[in-house]
Formats: sequence, structure tokens, C-alpha cells
Amino acid sequence: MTTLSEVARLAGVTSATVSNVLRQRGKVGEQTRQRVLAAVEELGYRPHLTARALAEGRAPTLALMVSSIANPFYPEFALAAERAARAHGRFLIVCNTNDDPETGRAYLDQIAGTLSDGVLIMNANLSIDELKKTEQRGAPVVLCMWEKPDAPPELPCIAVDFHQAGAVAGRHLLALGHRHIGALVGSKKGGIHAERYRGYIDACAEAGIRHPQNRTRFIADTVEAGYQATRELLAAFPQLTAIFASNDLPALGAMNAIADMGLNVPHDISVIGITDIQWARVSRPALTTVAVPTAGAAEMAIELLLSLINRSSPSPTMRVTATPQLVERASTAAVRSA
Amino acid sequence: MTTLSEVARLAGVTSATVSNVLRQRGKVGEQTRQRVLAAVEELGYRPHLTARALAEGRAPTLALMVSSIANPFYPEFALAAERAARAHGRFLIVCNTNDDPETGRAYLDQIAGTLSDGVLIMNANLSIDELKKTEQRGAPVVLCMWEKPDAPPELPCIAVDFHQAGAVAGRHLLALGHRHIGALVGSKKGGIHAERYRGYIDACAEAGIRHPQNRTRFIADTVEAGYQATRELLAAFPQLTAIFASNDLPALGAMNAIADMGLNVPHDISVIGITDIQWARVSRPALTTVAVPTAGAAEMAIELLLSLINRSSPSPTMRVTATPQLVERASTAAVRSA
DNA sequence: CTGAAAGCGCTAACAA
DNA sequence: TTGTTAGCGCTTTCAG
Repeated sequence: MTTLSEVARLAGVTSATVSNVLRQRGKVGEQTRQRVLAAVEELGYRPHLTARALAEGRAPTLALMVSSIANPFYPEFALAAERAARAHGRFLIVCNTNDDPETGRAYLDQIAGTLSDGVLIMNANLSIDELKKTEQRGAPVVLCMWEKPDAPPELPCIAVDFHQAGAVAGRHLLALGHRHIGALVGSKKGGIHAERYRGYIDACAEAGIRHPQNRTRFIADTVEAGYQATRELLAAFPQLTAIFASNDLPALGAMNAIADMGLNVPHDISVIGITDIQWARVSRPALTTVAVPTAGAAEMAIELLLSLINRSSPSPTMRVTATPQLVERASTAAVRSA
Repeated sequence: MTTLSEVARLAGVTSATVSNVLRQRGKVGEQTRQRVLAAVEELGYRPHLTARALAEGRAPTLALMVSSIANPFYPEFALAAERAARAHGRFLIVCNTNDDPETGRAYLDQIAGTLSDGVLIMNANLSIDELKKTEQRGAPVVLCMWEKPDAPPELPCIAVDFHQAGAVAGRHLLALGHRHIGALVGSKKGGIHAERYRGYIDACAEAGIRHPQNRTRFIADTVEAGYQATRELLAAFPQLTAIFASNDLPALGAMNAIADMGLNVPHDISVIGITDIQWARVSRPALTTVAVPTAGAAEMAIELLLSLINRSSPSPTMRVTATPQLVERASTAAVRSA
């Protein structure tokens, strides 16, 4: 490990000077600059990020807290977040909480403010109060993919208009003539997908249609749960011609269930999801869905987090992403005339 | 930010003692221990990881270098790696190189040995020599998912018997009676998937069958490339009854191509992949594939990396994962009698 | 058993 | 323009 002072010695200057030329800070004579650079080159010196961070009083990393990076939605977000972080000279640490509050707490306790200057939270299963606490300890926190733009939380956040997303999905189905729709909500009642569901319900109301509560299933946000729930729904309500899912994973499960029941998507039953994860493009039929601006949200989140860290954040502490857009693929079609 | 010395002051001891209490190191009197703990509690003290790392002369993180975390294979690996790292008190930094050597080099230069004590490399597009250089600078490197157990590289690595994986896939197709098989190799000729292909070829030879070279396509490791190549292959060789793909993504693409051509998988054409990524389970028909022990490999990689860091690694610097296993699902079937 | 002191590698005033 | 001097917060001998 070559250190600053070794470089300094070789260049015949002091470490402060080396530091200065390396960060083009203070004015350094061209002469010495060259000598220093030569010494750096010769010794293959590379700054010690940990030491630098300690001296600067800031951490070199940002953290991204997710329940599991293996959940198909997160990698796309993480990729964009890491890129944005890199563009600002920060590294990204990923924290998988496995939806366990204890794990989340442990992460926050350990890295917030020490190893990481700030934390992006996708879903921590932690109370706002707990998150606030880490914020007060000096490590800003930003909630990503907040579900309701009109009810700003007490923490900085990137919000997606999921109500709108749900409405767009609902309207699409309605416009295709569907009147008997089953709904899959990928969270418990009133949970994280509530807004999407409400958006769908509102779209129905808008069209003068009432969505019977018993045609809704509150399930886990997985392919399997979507599969299971769809089988039940179709068994109970054979008249259904479409499935609205609050997320793509359950939607994909729904498509499989329908196929396994010997029915055809979209000929017999249409399916729509929300998010537009990679799989949506790959499935057959390709899934019609409402795309959420994942990469954009990640970039916004990093920007906001950094501005918070630099205490240069203007008042609006909630930022809303671009509006979710319908991506019409092959899993939806006009209802068949009876 | 509460510091050690603040805690010390409150407890009426010196920071060295607090440090000792916290890391149950030196023997500390029960009396003072209690007082210190009380002070820690009262002040909500949390050790500063960066400072600690600097003092200990080690970095608190490990790095994982991938081309893109959005590639469906990596998240599963990353999840397991992060868990294993956590179990050893380390955090995981993800580095997306986007397959750009420059980016990879930049990462290595910046974090290896300073922010991260070691690096897991999935695929860096860097020469062994370059990697060796960072190793010599004090940051161990381990190659993950090395393709040929019998040709150990000059760097520590976790190897998967991909030759065997290819052979297993080939034998499965052969056992089902397929004699006209198209091959999709997800890398350029002689590239990273060469062993898998060779395994397949050897399985054919074993069965006394020769695989005509023109029935092989060397393509990108993506769904799209698999799709495209399959269409071409089937157009050129209508007699094909099966597709061997060196990876799941092209295999999934193949299934879609076949479906879009109005043929049925597996009735008309069987498809097999290698890896067993999550999508393989979700696709319809579910993909038959040869599972690679992803999580196990990740754990082994972390263990090896840590032992290298602690200089406690025994001589065998290459470790081989469990053998890839056939996972028979719905995309393969016995060839139809003509 | 506890304290004093040096130092990890770097940055940041402040002097010279 | 360059050097000096303190630290950043923690660990770790080595005395007491």
C-alpha cells in the first residue's frame, strides 16, 4: 500500500501538497505538480477511500435497502441507482432485509452515518418513526416508490402516482369492454398496493361500474400467489373475462393459471399488471401492463438523497416521477361478445 | 454523532476501556463494564465503521463485480453473497461494469484495498494479468463461476463443472430420442460458454452422434438473440426436434420463437437450457434446464475470499461447486415417431 | 484492570 | 506556493 507521504517523499514535497495536486484544490506550481504526478505514477499510488472519508467527515457509500435483491423489480432499480451514485462518486451498498424489521434496524444502526451517508429505502417494514430516528442521527433517508403523491409522508420520498397506474389499468380493461373483472392485490388489505387498487376501483366507478368486493383477493406479491388466487377466482366466478393485478408478478401467475385451466389469454381472459418488469416482455403472451419509470425513480432518489446529504435540498422534499404509462402487449383483448 | 470518547467521559473511563468493553476484548471489571454499557445506551452510541476500519487496517466491505445486476442470473447470486458477507460482518458493494473494461478497471483501482478488502468477479472483461495486479496490491480477487475445473486459472476461483452441465443437457435430449438438435451458444465461439457446448458435443459423441457445426449459433446471451437464432435455425433445418441452449435466457427466447412460429413446445420441439434462473420456473411451458448451484457458489466465493483476506487459505485455491443437476420440467419430451 | 499515547491515511486550516 | 499541525473516530500496544 503506497501512502500519500511516500509519494510526497519521492516527490520531495509534503503530503499536503500531494493531496492538493491530486484533488486540484489549492494552487500548486506546475513544476511540483509534474513531479508529484510522476511520483504518483511511479509508485502506483491510489488514494485510500476509507482514510479520505474519515478525514472529510463523510462516508463514501450510499445504501439501498430492499427486501430481497432477487425480487425481479429491484435489480433494475438498483442498476440505475448504482449508476447515478457512481456519477456522483459514491458506491452503492445493497442491503437485503428479507422483510425482517430486525435486519433492517441492524443495517440502519450499523451503516447509517458511518459507512453510508444516506439510505435509499424501498421497503423496510420499519415505522416512519424509526426511520426518522436514523435521519436525526445525521443520515438522510429517502423512501423510494412511495405510493401516494397526495399524502406526503413525514420523510423525503420519491413518489409514483400508483393511483393513476391502477386507474390506467382499469380503464384499459373497461375500454376493451370487460365488465366482469377479478382483482389481485399484491399486499394485504390497506397495504402497500392499496392505492393501485383504489385507482382501479375509481376507474370502475368512473365508468359507472361497481366492482364487487368478493372478486378481489389480497395476496402475496408473487407469481405463485397470483396463480393460486386466479384459480380460485375463476372457479368461483366463471363469468370473469379479465384479471386486474396490482403488480406484474401476480399477473404472470394469473396468466399461467388461466393457461393451466385450459383457457386462453387474451381470447378467454385478459390480464393486466402494473410495473413492467423485464419478465413482462418475455412471457407468452407478452404481458400488457402499466409501466412505472423505474430508472427515472432511481435517479431521482439518488439526486434527492445527495441533496439532502449536502443540506442543499430545497423545501419540496417529495418528488413525483413521470406518470405511469400503459404498455399494451398481448395479454389483453376486447371482450368476446356473448 | 456520539463518539467513543463521549461515552468514555460519561462513564468516567477512557476511550480505550470503552473500546474494550464493546469488543469484549481485554478484561474489564464488571463494575466499569456496566457503567460503560449504560453510557453507551444513554448516548445511543454506535461505532463508526469507517474509523474502525481505518484503525484496524482493513476495509468493512467486499465488492461484487458484475456486468449488470439486471441480468437475471446475478441477483440470486448477489443475494446469497450478501447474506454470506453479512454473516461475516462485511457489507457488499455492487459494481456494474456494463461489460466495459474501463469501468471495471476504475472500480478495481478505486475500491480494491481501500474501501473493499476483496473483490468477487463474475465477469469483468479484464485480463488475468490486470486482475493479478490488484491482487498484488493487497486485495484478493476471486473469480466466480469459472467454467473449467480442469484448467485452473492463475487466480483463486469458484468453478462450476459446466462441461458436465452441457453433457447432462445433451444426454437428456438424446435419451428422449432427439437426433436433430440445434445448438444455441450464448457467447462467441471459444468464449465463456465454450465448455458447456463442448459438454453437449461430447454427449453426442458418446451416443455415437455427430452434431453438424452448421446447426450451432454463437449468439449474445439474451432472450432476444435466442429468439432470433432459433427462427433462423428452424427455417434452415425444419427437421430439428430439439434446441440445446447454453443458458436459460436464449432457451427462453427459443421457446418464444417456436411458439410464434406456430409450433408447440415440447410436442414439436424440445428446449433445454442451463442455469435454472427464476424465470425458468415461471415460463410456460416451464423450462427444463440444468441447475447450477448459484447460492452455494456465492457462499463458497465469500468464504474463499475471506480466507484469502485473512491469509488463512490453504493451498487449493480453486473450489468446485456441487455438480449441476437436471431439472426436468415441461419443455422437453420424447421425440415424436415420424 | 485501566489509562496514556501513538497511529491508521488523509484533509484542512493556518503559517511561513 | 508549500509546509506545519491538528485532527477524523477508533484500535492497540504498553505502562501503571
